[in-house]
Amino acid sequence: MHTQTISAPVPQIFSSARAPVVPSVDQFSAIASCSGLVATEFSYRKDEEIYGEGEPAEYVYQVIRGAVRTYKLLTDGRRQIGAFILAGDVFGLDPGSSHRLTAEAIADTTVRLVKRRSLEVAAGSNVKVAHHLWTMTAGDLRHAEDHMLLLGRKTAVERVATFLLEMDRRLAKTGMMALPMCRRDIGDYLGLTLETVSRALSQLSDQGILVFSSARQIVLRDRRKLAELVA
Amino acid sequence: MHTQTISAPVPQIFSSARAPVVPSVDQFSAIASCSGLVATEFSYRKDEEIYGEGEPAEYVYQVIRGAVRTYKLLTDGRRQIGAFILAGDVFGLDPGSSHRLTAEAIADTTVRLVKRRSLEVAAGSNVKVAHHLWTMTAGDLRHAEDHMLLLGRKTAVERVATFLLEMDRRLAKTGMMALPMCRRDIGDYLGLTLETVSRALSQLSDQGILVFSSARQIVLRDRRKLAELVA
DNA sequence: CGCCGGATTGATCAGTTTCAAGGCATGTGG
DNA sequence: CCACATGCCTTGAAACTGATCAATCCGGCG
Repeated sequence: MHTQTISAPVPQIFSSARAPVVPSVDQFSAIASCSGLVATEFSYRKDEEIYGEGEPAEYVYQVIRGAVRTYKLLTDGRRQIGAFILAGDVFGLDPGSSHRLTAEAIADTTVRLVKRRSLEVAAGSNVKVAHHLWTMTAGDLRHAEDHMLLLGRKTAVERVATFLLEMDRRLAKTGMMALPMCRRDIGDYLGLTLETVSRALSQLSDQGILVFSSARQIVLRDRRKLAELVA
Repeated sequence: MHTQTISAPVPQIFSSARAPVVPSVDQFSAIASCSGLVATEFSYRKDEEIYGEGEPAEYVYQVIRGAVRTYKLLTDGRRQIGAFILAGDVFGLDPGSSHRLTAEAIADTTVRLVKRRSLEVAAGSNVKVAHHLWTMTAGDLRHAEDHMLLLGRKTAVERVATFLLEMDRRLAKTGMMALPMCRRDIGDYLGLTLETVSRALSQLSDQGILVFSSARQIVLRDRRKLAELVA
């Protein structure tokens, strides 16, 4: 039962020379193998919707390459991005019958997916799978709790500094960060406008805390100072 | 936290005879009975800390009477309240070994508690318990996702309107809402100052959308208009 | 080369915070 | 029973942060 070497190390996403980003313990593979499910692949083009808020939650996904944003909208179009999902990350695991956020590909993206219902059935008989599901949801909750603090109480520069450290931790294996998302996405994640994000980045650049190779290629020069800025 | 109602087929064995405020479906009792645990009681005075952020998560709690706030602090004291926990709600279920937010009694409060470790052991052998734990964490996640949208993208009046509808749903059994928390707590929940909360409430009062019996006793006069305001 | 989308930068605007004063209810002691 | 202190809330005015409006600018690409 199981095997399948799912996940050869996931190839780099954004054309920069980087090491694979998949965590050493791959929960998705672990779950899939526990439950005897075979994961299939699917690809989405940049800005393509993967699922919409309120739609039945049929599948659980793992990003193989590319990146995904999940978000909620207000009636007049104001958008709050809840999370950026990078290579190796799992998403779409909304316990309950429907998705509570919309998911869209930020860049051309390939995912693996399994039927959510199968996972739940597996969880019903396999405690290990059930524990994995709980742990993953708990991880999302932890992120959301941290992000509420950011959105409710941090200043613009503190938000951007926090964002940079998060992205640095998650995708900068070589000291170089290749951001897959545009300034508007960053703003909608941080509860700011794209202009304010741009100004904060310029300010950090002026202070020598970071260096731009290009607008989305950033090298952090002083993580210590950045860490002090996040409050 | 844990304000959603799910249908649990499990009979209540340990539900408290002196807690008529508990919702008809009591997840906490359901879990306790599944796992064969006996819940003990404990009381806290107004503003007393129940557990601190970072402390080992020893117990899981249910409010019998009173109310609790959970929050995170920045280094300079700025506070973000993550949730208000009311009678019947469960809190302290942080998967992982330590609490990620501080919990404090808003008013004199009585709780039931069980050892978290016991719950996890129970979940390891009883899939029904495991599913309950997952469902409760998922409920917290849902709340956090909605709250991120509020904190990141709603205006002051929209936040207060959203807050009023949430509290109305959760504690107004008679059309009258008796808020247990002060304006500062509301502000720290909504990412606003207490003055801005006060001004928004006055504005809604001026518009006839609500009526004050006293500062914390509020009657909603026009839920429809309020619902339009939440955006 | 010139276009185009994304990013930066500048100037002004607006909403919320901050600072400050006063009101109102509750409780306490004379 | 009243005077006064206290905590919480409301309201006003000024200050400030981030938003909005408006030009460029820059890099990639047809």
